[in-house]
Amino acid sequence: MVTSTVENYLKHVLLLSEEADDLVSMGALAAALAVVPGTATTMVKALADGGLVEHQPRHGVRLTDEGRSVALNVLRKHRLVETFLVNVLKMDWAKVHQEAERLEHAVSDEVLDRLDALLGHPGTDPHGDPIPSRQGKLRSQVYATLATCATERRFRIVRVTDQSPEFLQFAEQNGLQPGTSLRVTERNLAAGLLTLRKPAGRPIALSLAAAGKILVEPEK
Amino acid sequence: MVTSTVENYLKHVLLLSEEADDLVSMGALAAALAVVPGTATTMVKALADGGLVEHQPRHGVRLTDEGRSVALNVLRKHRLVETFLVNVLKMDWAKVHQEAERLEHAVSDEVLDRLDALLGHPGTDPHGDPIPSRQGKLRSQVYATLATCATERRFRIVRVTDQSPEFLQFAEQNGLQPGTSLRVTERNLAAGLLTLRKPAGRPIALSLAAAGKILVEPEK
DNA sequence: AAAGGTATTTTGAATAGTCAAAATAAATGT
DNA sequence: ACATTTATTTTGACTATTCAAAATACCTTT
Repeated sequence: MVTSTVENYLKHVLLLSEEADDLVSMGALAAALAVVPGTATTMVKALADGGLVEHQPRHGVRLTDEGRSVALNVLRKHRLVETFLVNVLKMDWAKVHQEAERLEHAVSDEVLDRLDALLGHPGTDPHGDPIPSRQGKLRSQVYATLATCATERRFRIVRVTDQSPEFLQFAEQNGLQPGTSLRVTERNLAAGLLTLRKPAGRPIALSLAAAGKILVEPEK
Repeated sequence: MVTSTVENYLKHVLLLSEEADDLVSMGALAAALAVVPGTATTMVKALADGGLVEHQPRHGVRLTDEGRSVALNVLRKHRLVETFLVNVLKMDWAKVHQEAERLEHAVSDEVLDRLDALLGHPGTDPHGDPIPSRQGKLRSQVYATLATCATERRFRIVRVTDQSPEFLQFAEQNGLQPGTSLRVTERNLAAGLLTLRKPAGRPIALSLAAAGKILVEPEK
């Protein structure tokens, strides 16, 4: 049976496999799910029995087609719910992630479709993360980050990849959300620091680490 | 810890204690939760340990103040979610109950408050069931049913107490929802049958059993 | 008051998910 | 190549929730 625990495992395998391509390590998976490694091993073996993942002992996990389809559906629920919470209920950008963590397992496909329609079939959630389509297509595109983009050129933020409330709070306070346009005025690799400017407003200082979590695309 | 299982037990104790006043029997509770009686006993003892209910062995259960407050909160979530599903997402009246069964455990208090505001602080859900206030007040009022009300007088439906999809489907098809006005034209106790008329429209025949599930109040 | 019948509780066992800690395998440094 | 570190798996145990079936208590009814 696909319990919400199973959904969580699959979702995290999907998310982690976007970075560490191909196999996801047990360690990474266990960390993402906040369980001890042994638990992840046990669970992954059960999932493999159920045909949802492929487990290569001592190497890692990969989703099967079936597992991938379940994971994409959960991710779609998560991101549509987040969009609903922000756009309709006007909730704080930083809080919606945890809310959606619970709701993603309780929303039926029918409710989801209606939510999707209500929101006008959005392509991304408020963080700029792409929302998988009902058919399970996930648009994925490689973006520059504030840490790597050209200086003195105008960019627009398309996505904020850190979901922690602290980071989102910081981003919100400085108006760094998808849609914001800005340019990097200075980048100091030695100090690990950069400065950026929005069209109107004072300069904002940012660590390189933080900058790497903000994806941008050239404007116009 | 208050798991969703615990929430369900408490909610059903609350619901059942409205009818069978004072103590709720194990049998009734077990039936409502679709578990065998032994399971209910075990669980109730655990709840009693946690101070959420008072268990009088061989006689029944009653909510403590703490348990009651948890139960009312769950009920509030259930009914506000139902209202949202019908009023905003335009879902089928008959389906929302099962949806809400899952969502009631996943919605946070904050989301609930925003939902409540979005819906304009409704006093009842689409079935006419009263929605507990945030403070845990539950307006309860004794209504006549179609099985007991006067004939040839105009009444308005205030509540439909059977939540099964079959019954709700039937009610919907015949336009028997909270707000509908009608009068009972004939009641045949022997045949267990009654006939009613809406202001415009043909007579509708109804079993006495079904009629007992539709609460009404005199109009004007 | 004995005999049944019904509701409730007990007991023993199962499942899902978890942790702690020991065992094992693989990777790395020197 | 050998010892050490690191990652993974195994093992044994625990919690929450459930069922099946046996035991017990409480009513009735005669």
